[in-house]
Amino acid sequence: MAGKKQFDMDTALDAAMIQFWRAGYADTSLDDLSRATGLNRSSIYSSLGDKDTLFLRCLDRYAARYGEKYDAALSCAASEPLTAVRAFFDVTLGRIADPELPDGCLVAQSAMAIPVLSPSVAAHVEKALGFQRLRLRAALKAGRLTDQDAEVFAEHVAAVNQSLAVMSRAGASPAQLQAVVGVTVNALSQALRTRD
Amino acid sequence: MAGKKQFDMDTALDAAMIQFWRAGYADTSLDDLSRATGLNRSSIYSSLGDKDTLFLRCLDRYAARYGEKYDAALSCAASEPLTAVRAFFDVTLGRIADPELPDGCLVAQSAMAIPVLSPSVAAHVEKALGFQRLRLRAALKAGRLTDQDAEVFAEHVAAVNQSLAVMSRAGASPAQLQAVVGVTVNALSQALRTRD
DNA sequence: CACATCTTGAACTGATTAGTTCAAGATGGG
DNA sequence: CCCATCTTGAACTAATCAGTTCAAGATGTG
Repeated sequence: MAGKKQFDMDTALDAAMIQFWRAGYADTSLDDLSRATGLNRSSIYSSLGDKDTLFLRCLDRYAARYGEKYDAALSCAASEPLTAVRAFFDVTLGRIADPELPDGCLVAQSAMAIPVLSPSVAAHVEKALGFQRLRLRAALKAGRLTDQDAEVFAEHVAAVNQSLAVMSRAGASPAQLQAVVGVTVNALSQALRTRD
Repeated sequence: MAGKKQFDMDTALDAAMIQFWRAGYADTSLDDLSRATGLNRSSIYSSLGDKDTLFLRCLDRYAARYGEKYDAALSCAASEPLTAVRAFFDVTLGRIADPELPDGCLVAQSAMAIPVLSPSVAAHVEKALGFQRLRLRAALKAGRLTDQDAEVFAEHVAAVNQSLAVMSRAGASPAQLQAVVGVTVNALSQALRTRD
């Protein structure tokens, strides 16, 4: 079996991403990646690069895929900021509820490992987190919040979103996660009401 | 140098705990532990047990030490629930601000790694998280919150507390962490006000 | 002083790690 | 039909991993 391509790059990258997502960088060996993708060690090396390079590609893939969804969720923020934030959390809650996908969040998990990651990977992770904050800040500013409230809530919502990753890894139920989110949504609702 | 004890067990356990805390279970080798504690490989093995056993001891040590502080912070919850929760968060924020200690939280970090931890360690981590929830629930119920509100806020506060661990690992500033906590404290304040 | 006790450093085992190389084979294009 | 292209499996290197063993040395006790 050779001549041309043979394997689907997107499928292979998805499999690698999910492996890193489930087990983390440190607990993923090249053998694990080989098993997950169905690709030979040498195929991974020649087609996807070494472990560090592949991890960066998976991180970018993850950030792009869910970044789009987060953006779409927040798109109605100018007219309906509360609905937008609810939709934002629903992206995460839906992902956690999907039995095909690991619990947690690849970015949050990588953030926890920053002290032991290579500088280039660590920088990528921090950039992804910064982008998430930026996304939220812009959406909330477009809503009816003051600039200061928008910044504070952007930090808070981003943090609570990451807390869902931790909780879900420890086996929290959908109801528990909903309780966590509910307080934040109510607080935002309150902040919006006092502005009227 | 022999005959009797030679090294201080508490100092050694603290050093091991901090090593696990900083680098995580997977990224901590016995050599790392040997370097951190100043103890020989064989001394670690004979005095502190194997890697799994030692990690469990460090986890318990961590849970006991900060569990006490969280309890003390929440002790005034019956009369001053808002002050209690503020003090609760201050335990975490103070720990993060301490330059002698790693960022993050050993429990939160271990929770993220649950899928790749041994069952006994994973059970320990989940027990620690459950205990934290229980602590908060009891404190808030003793305060002026309804049972339902107490449970919802207990979940939320526990989650936000863990989000501080993630954020601090990614280099969040004290001001950013304060913003995250502020929204939660305000929400609690609001819930208490509507009860009056 | 002498003996029992404990620590220590070093070495070793067997497994696993990431990374790399290469000959053999399968395939498609010309 | 044949050759260039690509994949594949296997093997190899050098490093690291956890775990274990043990002789040598230092110490406190009797």
